[in-house]
Amino acid sequence: MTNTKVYLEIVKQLREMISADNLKSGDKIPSERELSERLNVGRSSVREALRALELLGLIETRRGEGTFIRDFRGNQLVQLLGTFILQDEKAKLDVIETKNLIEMDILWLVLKRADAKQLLKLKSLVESDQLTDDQFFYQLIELTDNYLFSRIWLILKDYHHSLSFKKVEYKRDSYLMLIEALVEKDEEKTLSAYRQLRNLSILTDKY
Amino acid sequence: MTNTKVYLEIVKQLREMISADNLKSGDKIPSERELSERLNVGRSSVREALRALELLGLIETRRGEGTFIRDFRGNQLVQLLGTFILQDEKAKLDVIETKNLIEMDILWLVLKRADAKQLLKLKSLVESDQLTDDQFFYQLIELTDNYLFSRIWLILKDYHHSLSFKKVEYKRDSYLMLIEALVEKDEEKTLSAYRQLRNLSILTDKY
DNA sequence: AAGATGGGTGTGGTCTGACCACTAAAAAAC
DNA sequence: GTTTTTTAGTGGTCAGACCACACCCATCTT
Repeated sequence: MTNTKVYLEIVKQLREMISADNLKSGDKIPSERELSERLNVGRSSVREALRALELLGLIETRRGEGTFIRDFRGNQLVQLLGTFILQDEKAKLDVIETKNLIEMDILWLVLKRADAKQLLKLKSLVESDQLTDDQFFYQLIELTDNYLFSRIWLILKDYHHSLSFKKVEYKRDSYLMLIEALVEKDEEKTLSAYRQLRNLSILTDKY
Repeated sequence: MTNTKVYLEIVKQLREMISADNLKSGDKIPSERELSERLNVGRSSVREALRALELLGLIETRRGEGTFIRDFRGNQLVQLLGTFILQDEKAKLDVIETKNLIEMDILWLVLKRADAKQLLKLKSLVESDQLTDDQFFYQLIELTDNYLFSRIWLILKDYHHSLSFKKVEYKRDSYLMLIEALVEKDEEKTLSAYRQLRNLSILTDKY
């Protein structure tokens, strides 16, 4: 009869419930026992649905308190997919290529949007040698004001890490030049600085 | 004591098991009851882990047969995240912006890699009016030879769809011009054609 | 009155045992 | 040898039982 598994049905119900009640991040959803009663299903089935959503990073669960909608930052998801996915060499190259292009997109957005004040603040951080390469770029992404890009980049970053490449060194001068170019809103110079940072020849045929 | 939830521990164990035994798509993993015994946990906990992985699309389950590793193409994942995620208006704008930039990256890659023959084949498809906008771009992405980009774009496409925008019309002439520019490997012309296709003013300050 | 204490209650976390529905392979019947 | 029946194994689901923890509130102490 019931072709669809119960837990999937519950996931669906939850989605509808959330959208119907217009629940947002941080809001609490009914308890497992209540859901079990309301939907006429066993508590274990409810739990299967909730655990799945939890692993996806969509909800958060606190013992003794309840289950809450989460401010999803595709975290766990990445770890998981990451180790499951990158198997062949081709995939690794794709990761690098994709990450580089996305980073250039990000630079473009920053160039168009960020004001000098923000960039100079970042500059001072770089000068005090307080940032890793990842942190440097994350700072830039935040200037982008595009959450989706930030998510994508975070995923790529983790992918990249899991490749266990030679550790990215901290090229202070390159960062500073990059910032300078961004402040000047000079597209050519920005790209050039980025290429140098990433050791990309001309970034044409190589990619 | 056990700070980490059991089901997460099981997920971890499964990953190690898979990588240790070098299991691939289609391979079978131990039954729920066997896992329960081997790991000294309750079957319900095993199920919570498996259901979560199933929702992620990493495994597949067939009643009466067993549980199998899956050829994951982030499917369900997208649907889920999609409806859960895009709540505010800002997110919608991010989707559009991100999709556009990614598409430009793709065009860049195609321009660098694809040969005329492939592009002309696509051209004939366009001329016979057999493609939707999505299909057109997917064809382009395939010329990119970057699976990761294809995954990202597919997700963005689904996000974009779930925004229920005015349907993207089929602009035959724009597609043809785009292809022409790609064949000529003319970056400026390509970008220009894309802007026209997407109705982007200058694609500078607007973003 | 103000603070500290300690149950009560509700919540998630986990385990166990019991069925059911289904599949595939082994055994039995032909 | 072929067909049918049985059987063992698997996922699907439920119900009930504890446990650990968080929070609230009446109670006790000061």
